[in-house]
Amino acid sequence: MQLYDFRAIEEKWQQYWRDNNTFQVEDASSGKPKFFALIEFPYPSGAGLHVGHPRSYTALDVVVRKRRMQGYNVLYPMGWDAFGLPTENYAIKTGRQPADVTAENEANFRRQLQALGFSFDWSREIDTTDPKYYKWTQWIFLQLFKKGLAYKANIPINWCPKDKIGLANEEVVDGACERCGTAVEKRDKEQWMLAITKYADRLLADLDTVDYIPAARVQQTNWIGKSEGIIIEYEVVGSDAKLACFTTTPVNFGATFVVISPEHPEVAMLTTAEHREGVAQYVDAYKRKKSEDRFADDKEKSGVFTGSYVKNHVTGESIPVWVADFVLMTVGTGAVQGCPGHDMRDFEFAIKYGLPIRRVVVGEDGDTSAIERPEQVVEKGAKGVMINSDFLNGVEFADAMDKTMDYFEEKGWGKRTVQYKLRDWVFSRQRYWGEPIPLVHCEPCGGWVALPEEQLPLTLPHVEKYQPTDTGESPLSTLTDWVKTTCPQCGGPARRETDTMPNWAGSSWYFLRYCAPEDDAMFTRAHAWTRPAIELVDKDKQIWDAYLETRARFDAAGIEHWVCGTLAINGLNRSVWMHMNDADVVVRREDFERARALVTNSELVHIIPSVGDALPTDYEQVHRCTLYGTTFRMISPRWHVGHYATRNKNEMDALKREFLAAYQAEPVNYWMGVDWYNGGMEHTVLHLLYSRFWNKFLFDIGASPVCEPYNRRTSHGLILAKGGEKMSKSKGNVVNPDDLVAQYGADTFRAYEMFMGPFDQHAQWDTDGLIGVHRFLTKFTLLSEKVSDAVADRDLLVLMHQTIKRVGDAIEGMRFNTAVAALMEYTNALNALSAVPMEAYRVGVQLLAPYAPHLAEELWSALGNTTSVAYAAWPTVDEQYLVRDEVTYAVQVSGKLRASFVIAREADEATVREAALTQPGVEKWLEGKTPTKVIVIKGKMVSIVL
RNA sequence: GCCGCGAUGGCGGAAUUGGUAGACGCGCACGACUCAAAAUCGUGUACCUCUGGUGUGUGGGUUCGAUUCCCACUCGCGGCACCA
Repeated sequence: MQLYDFRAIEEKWQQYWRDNNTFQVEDASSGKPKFFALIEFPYPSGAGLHVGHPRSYTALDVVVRKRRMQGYNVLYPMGWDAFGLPTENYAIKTGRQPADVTAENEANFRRQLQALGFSFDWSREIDTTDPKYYKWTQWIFLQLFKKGLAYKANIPINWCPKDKIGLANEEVVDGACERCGTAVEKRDKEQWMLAITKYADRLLADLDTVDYIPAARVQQTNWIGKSEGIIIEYEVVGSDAKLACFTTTPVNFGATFVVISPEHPEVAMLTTAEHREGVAQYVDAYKRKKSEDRFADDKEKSGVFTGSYVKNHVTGESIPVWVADFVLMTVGTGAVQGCPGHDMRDFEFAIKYGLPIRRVVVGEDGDTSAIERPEQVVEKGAKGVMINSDFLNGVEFADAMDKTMDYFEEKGWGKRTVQYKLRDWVFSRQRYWGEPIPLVHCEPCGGWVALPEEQLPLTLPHVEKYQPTDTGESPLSTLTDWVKTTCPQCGGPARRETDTMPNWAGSSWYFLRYCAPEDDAMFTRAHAWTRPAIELVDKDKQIWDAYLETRARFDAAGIEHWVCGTLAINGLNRSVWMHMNDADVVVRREDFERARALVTNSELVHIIPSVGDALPTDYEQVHRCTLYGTTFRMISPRWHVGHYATRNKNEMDALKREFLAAYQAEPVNYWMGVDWYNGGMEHTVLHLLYSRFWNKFLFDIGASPVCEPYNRRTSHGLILAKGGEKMSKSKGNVVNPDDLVAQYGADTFRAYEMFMGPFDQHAQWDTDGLIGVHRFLTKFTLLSEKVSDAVADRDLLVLMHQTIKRVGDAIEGMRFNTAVAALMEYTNALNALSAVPMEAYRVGVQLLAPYAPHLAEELWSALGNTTSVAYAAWPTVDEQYLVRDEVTYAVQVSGKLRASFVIAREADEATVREAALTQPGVEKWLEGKTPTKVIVIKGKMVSIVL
């Protein structure tokens, strides 16, 4: 007989949860606070789940199970990101339909996930390949198209000759395809592009409003790559032509040459007859080089003189224009001013070709001597002062840059500008297994025409043979019947777009779909409050101007007034009150942009006025607006102005409730944003950026209620195979959870995944470690035999409450491993008792429930409970039991531990000090000397200084 | 090169604001049960030249006291990279 019969227990409770819809979410009318936890939905590969997947799922399952016990209405959904190459490739190889393969894989994943006892609400399962789902993916694309944010461009794309697919820049790693490692070729192809760069500034600035782990924030910031500088127009000597150079550090008194990229469109124009041959040779050689050779680390600088000169505005000198491959056409203007005194690359170039080096910045030590020494080059952001720079001499470096930009703008020689590294998103793929792009091409109508929205979804046609073509066309292009269609605009003959969307599309908005998975009018139903009749940009300005006017009026009248906004700061919605009479308070326009997202669960309500609504002219005025067919009194057009001391609180509360009910009746309004999103580091750049972009766009057109989708983003470490290598099919080191669940049970597996190490760090899989956790659960099970009606003494209550605190804090802080350790310690302590008081045992079962839910349910019901432990109240910490009556003091003599003693917690300092000095063993170390100092740290230690 | 993260027993790892380093678990040793083994349970387990001393990657510093704070390094992991 088995002491801990996990097989029977787990089967029984999984059945129970299914039969009772235990984890089905409620709607806003539940009155509970909401909690939306999200994990990255998996790609259902043929290999099935491996031990890495459940790490993230278990962690948030632990969190949401605790939240449910704390009274939250929890949304913890699961679905399938099922479009993608592996399925298509597998289908090609086996001659099967991708849809069939996908359905099989999903069934396998679902079985595996359910065997692990995750508390997903399976009634909300979504699938990106389901036409009911991708109808909305297509709808979003159409909106982007209609707003001019989707456009076709003939640009050289990265072509993977093996996968026969165009890759986005971000899918190319070291010049090779990210998936298969094949060297990438450049090919010209008309591609659909999404103008994510239009959102670059907001994607960057709004990172301040969310709580992302530092690595995610840094990677997003770097990828967007904002740099502020100036574009300087150089006059070409002896010609009317101009040459633009971008720089962030205009040390122009030190500019002694200009370098342009071999790909620069003006290369030919700038090359004089006598240099034509040399330049042509250089450019040809460059074009023949593979991209990885162009970017080799240790490559020596090379270049060639064009024969042309441009005029340095500030020195009046004519400086030569060179062509060199270290200048990239994709950065800035593709032309740089060479300032060898301050830039390492320019310095190397100048040394090689004997160009003049003029130092214009000196370090704080004032050293001007060693121009030849590379280590003396002043890098960007350096501290130092200007020299050899006429009117800038003696000016601090950073100030000098500002002054130079001012000066150049004043003279009309240049214009300040902001550059981003971020490029637009190459959005089309020449593959079958993706969302069809819902556009047709019609010559008479002048090009691309959107399908009417009521014709969505445009479903993938059935294809017998869907191999990718060598021509770069999608397999869909071979279906002449499908391609030939009529133009929805003019009714004439037209051609369908045959490219499909990339893998990233479906996952860029799935969090919204989880809020309303069956809603067939998802984004098209009237969302009165978020649908501005005019463009947001104009409206923002209008409101901002009106705000300034209002403020001026209040200031003039000497009335104290406030602005309230609920800003998402560090993942929390906080009321921010800004006292507007205080001249020091600066409210940035961006804050108000964010404030649009602030309609909230718990804080003051903000109603966005429809156009034409007047702004309040004084604090008594109450406005009205219409929402969902009901007229509400409007207490705020995005901010509150007024004397809060004199406002009737009850009236305001009633208004708030009234508004909230109407607002939250829309599920997306109720559930968004995601309160906690956990996923892999491999998705912290692209998926996160793309989904933030789509959500922002949806926010702007009124389809998402929040301008940032994820309030909190965390990441788990990878689970590696035993040697520290990544698990992969090819290495044959993949561990499948099925075997482990069969041998030890899902609860053991879950608890071990949490116990094996810090959640955010990589961990090496070690099946031996499972045994320890299994023993712990067995030991816990056996406690039930010792439960009695004995009363817990104070020491036990202290331990119990400390454990409640430790487990709770650890879960919130993602230190899941220490929570398990605390439970183990608690179990060991209870096990050491001859009789276990019921209270202490019951708390143990409750604390265990998030980690080992099946076992906890079993033990909970054995205690006579008839409802699920999933909704049992989470134990609360009673502060009075966090300290013991007696405390142990350590005694240090000259910094070394020499003794310890137990004394009443209340003992005063003098008593503790006396006790310490008279401890046996302490005296010996005092060597008869009188201590110069005795430091008593209350409740902890006594430090004796000789 | 730049940015971020990290380094603690044989192993995975603990340690609120500086306050008894090594919790918890694995492994190992010994013991109980067993004809025996597995499983299970119990005890012990940082190191050393052991009345004491040394120990949290290295070298300094601040402090009565440093894994924790400061300075300078070394190594490892991740990201970006001729970004002007």
